[in-house]
Amino acid sequence: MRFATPLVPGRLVKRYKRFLADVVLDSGEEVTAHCANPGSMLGLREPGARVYLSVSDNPARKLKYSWEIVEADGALVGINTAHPNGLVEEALRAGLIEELAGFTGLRREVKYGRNSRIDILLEGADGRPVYVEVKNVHLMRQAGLAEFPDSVTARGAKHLVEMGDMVAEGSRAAMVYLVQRPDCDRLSFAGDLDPAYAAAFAAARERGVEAYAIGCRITPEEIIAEQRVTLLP
DNA sequence: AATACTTACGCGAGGCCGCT
DNA sequence: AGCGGCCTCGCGTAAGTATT
Repeated sequence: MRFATPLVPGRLVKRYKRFLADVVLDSGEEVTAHCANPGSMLGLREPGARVYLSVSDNPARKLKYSWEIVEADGALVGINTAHPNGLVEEALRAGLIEELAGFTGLRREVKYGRNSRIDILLEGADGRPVYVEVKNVHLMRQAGLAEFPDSVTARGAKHLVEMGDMVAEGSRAAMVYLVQRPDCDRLSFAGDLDPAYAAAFAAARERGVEAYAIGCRITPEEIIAEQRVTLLP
């Protein structure tokens, strides 16, 4: 995914009210940017951190800038939670996840179950539907190890149950954890931050839910999911 | 019984996207 | 063009527990 226009560099002043972040641009101008990530962003909101903002010319927007990337632990980390679905779609079409390759159709945001939506629905090579749920990951507390989630997520646990239900109905279901940073080659679950999620994941695996993790190459010009990340047991 | 404290819930925040 | 879901936490309120 290429950014439509070059990103604007600056330094984070503070992130507040979950959707807002004040940033001092390198030009010296201080602006309020939209933070498209309502999560806790543990370790990614240090004041003074190098950040990159995209610029929108959409007149309907209240905030012209969107926070896209932050530098942490010497790496560029993508924080915009609007991107993961598209990045995973690109990766699937590129065949990065061999286990899901060969599909004959791909649709986004398809309704299923009761009032739920699946991020991506594939029409598998064998004709079976494949429900793909995308999760954004950006927490790293020790070098090379990505962790999910970065806070308690009851909704995430619910998704795992629903994915298990789809397997029970005869479909395939796959969690795809998109690590929006280049410096992790392993992913595990942060049992200390959300023990319930780790347990729900184990239960879903028992029911036949598949799980894959991929990492990204990130520059101020583009973000591309291009490497597999090992999912630790 | 009245107050203090803790936990549990629902809602709302800005913007995007898909659907009608 | 407009709506509704989604991203997920923090706030306020409500309910629950504990202390006086």
